[in-house]
Amino acid sequence: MRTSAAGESVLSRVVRIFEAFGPDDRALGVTQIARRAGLHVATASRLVDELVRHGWLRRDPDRRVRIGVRMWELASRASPALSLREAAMPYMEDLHAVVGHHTQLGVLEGREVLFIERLSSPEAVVNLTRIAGRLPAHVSSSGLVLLAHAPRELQESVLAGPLAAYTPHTVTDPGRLRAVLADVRRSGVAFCRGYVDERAAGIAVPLRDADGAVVAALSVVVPNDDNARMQIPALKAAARGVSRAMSPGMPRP
Amino acid sequence: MRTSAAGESVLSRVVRIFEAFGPDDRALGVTQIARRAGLHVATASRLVDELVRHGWLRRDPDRRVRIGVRMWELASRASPALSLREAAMPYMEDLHAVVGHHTQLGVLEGREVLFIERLSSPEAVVNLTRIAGRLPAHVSSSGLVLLAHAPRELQESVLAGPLAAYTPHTVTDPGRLRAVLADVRRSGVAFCRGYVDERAAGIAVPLRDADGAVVAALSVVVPNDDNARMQIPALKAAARGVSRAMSPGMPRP
DNA sequence: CAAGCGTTTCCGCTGGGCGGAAGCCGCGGT
DNA sequence: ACCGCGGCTTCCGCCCAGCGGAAACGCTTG
Repeated sequence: MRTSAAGESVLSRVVRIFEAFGPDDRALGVTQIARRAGLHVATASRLVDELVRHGWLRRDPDRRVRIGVRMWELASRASPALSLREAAMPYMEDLHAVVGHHTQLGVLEGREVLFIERLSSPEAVVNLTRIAGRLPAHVSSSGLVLLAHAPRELQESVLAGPLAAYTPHTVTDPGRLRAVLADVRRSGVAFCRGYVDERAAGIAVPLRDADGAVVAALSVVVPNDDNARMQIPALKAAARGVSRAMSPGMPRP
Repeated sequence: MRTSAAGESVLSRVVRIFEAFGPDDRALGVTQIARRAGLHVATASRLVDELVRHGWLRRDPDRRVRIGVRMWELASRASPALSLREAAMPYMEDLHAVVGHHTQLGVLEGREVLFIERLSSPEAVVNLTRIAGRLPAHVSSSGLVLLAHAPRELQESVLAGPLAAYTPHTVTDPGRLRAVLADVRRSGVAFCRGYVDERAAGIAVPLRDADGAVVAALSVVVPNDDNARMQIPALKAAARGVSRAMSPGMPRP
């Protein structure tokens, strides 16, 4: 019996093996991987074995499988995200020191924000996001900033699609969302109280490259109280710094 | 004619495609990839195309190829390096603020140190390392710390192998290296003036998990002058903090 | 000690993938 | 404008890498 649809490339199977690892699965058994990826165990076993030989996966002493550092190493190398991170990091540190709460850097990936860096303190407010974690664009302040400056096509697609509510405060009405985006473009900042968690407020500003195009969002997550707005100037200042730092070092003219 | 050895798995070809990207190659053409990976252009074209469809590679407007964020995302997720980084980051930030120079976190990968995090200031000393960059274990302070606590087998293998000199000060004599390692174990710190670059001094201390095993090295790179030793206490203090932060949150008992 | 589960190994059949060649596009030279 | 060149993609027929059923292995549990 065929466990998976026939007529499929090896590569897609490999991709599915990696996608079997959810954000919370640090280690998986071969059978578990096979089940999630929809592969025959024998196939999974063979592929996992080869991936281990290449260092893309590694095995625990108990034979369980986890993602190997080699994979991370290759991915980190030429990733465009890295140079952005490199430029933003010093300013993020300063911002983090001043604000004292979660400070994060996100880019738009599809209709979601992908967070590529996060600085946090143990005693800071709750934060659902994590590094290499995602959040729908319309619920996070970073997402709203990125969406506000995204191609109109993508904006419409998000406005049309279902808008999940994380809390009662999440904007789920297309009309209101449209207004919010316009306001973000006008004011240059997204200020969201309790969109993703009642207790937190997210504030995000755009980061622009040399051409003025918005390439990322810089944000902080602070306690949801009336003082939250106070952080906006610091955030804007940091954003200016990052954008300036990115301008000279453009890879290609 | 066969450009590559026949009888080879698709996977190894894919791996070679990714390895075609050196640390400095942000974007490559298909032909370039094919040449470096030893593949037929047609093969490279087909595989690249499929990898792009899966988001592991992405194409510039000019059809050149770079590594996709999806790859980084998957790699970051379950990587054991991430939880280490998460625990170390707050302390690294403090250390960085106090020392004011490059602060880095490295793990042992084979006979080399792989740097998984680095904080730096633009005005700091030269630093050859980079995030996701490697350095032979015997030339960097981090490497010496990690090597000093590595399995004897690995130590002997490094001591036996060729020991490249980066500067005249790099330790390349097996006997002296053996003594250095013993000293690192005794004093709990590796102090290296001008091993990798004449102008810089590296200082590294071990990070231990709950079982007391050395899992990483925390290091700073400062100007190579007589004040360098002054940083040691701050470094040791930070290391204690990180080790403590790692102990409670052990994934599996 | 058997039953159950997870994992690896074996092997014969087959379709995914290889690579030669042709075709397409954009560039620079005459 | 024409041609040649280099990079890239597409096509297609042959063939071996890889699939998956099955069996064997090893560990835990009742």
